[in-house]
Amino acid sequence: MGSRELKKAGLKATLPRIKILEILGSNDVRHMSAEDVYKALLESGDDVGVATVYRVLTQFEAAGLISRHHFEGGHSVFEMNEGEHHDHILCVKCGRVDEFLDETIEKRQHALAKERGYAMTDHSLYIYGVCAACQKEQ
Amino acid sequence: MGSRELKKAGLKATLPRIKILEILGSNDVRHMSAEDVYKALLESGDDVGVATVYRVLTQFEAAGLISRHHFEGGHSVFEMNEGEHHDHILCVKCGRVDEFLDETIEKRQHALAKERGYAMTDHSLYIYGVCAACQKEQ
DNA sequence: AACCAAATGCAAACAATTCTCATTACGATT
DNA sequence: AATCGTAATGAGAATTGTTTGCATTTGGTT
Ligand SMILES: [Mn+2]
Ligand SMILES: [Mn+2]
Ligand SMILES: [Zn+2]
Ligand SMILES: [Zn+2]
Repeated sequence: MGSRELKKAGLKATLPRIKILEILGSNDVRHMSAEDVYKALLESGDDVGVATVYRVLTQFEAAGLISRHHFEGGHSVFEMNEGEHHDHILCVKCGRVDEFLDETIEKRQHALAKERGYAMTDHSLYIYGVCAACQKEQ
Repeated sequence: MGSRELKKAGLKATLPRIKILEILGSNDVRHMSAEDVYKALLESGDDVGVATVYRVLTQFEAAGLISRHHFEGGHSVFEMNEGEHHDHILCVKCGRVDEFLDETIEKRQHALAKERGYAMTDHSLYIYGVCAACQKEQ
């Protein structure tokens, strides 16, 4: 279980934290909202409060265990940090999410920031469109 | 005044709509939240309800008069549609906003979407960093 | 001037997230 | 293994940003 990771991240290994780490780790669904995580906890019979879910997700993010995205529609979406940084392409019809990493774009971003005198710290890029499957159906 | 633009957009030229168009048009601040617009209205002595501000902004967006962005922090930010499409670079210290348009990135986005079978409809790209001025101080 | 659908203002309703605070559970220490 | 202090939790109230319902105006057309 995730007690190891938690301690390594300087976090007490509590039941809610272990469970949430498990849920995000099960590569069942990679991108989950706080609500999704909360529901998954309830379904697996674990009684964790919403407040705790939000607190833990924020802590995990601060600890670098997960990252937070802002997909169109407002609320935050989280995913386990494993593998490289990447950006997202989303289907506006069915909500499907694909990931990609493009060196050309990554480099251009840094160059653009530099040109304008900024010390770049981060970026977020989302491409929206209609996925192959959704294009077919009518 | 903006009666012309409003009618051309198929919208009744009402007082609230004219005022809001004026506020967004005065290139005083280019990027404003609904709250910003609401406050600007109050300050200029115009009594418009928040609900109307939100409704009008949504209508303006649908009519293509303005566009909506989601800067980090969640809530929507609007800006008048004039000139080309562009993306944004934001200072995480002072909130400064700069604009840019990079053909290389624009093209790569289309290519990436295509590669993955998506019919791209839109995209959003934000670069975050510390602006020149904020780097200097301390 | 009269009329009507469309637009407005107000307040209540919402959704996502955060805060408050009394209670509980890690995990370090006897 | 029992004890203890602190950090973490759960329940619910509170916030924030935004939307909705509805009675009342208003713009534009006759
Ligand atoms: Mn991802
Ligand atoms: Mn802009
Ligand atoms: Zn799809
Ligand atoms: Zn700055």
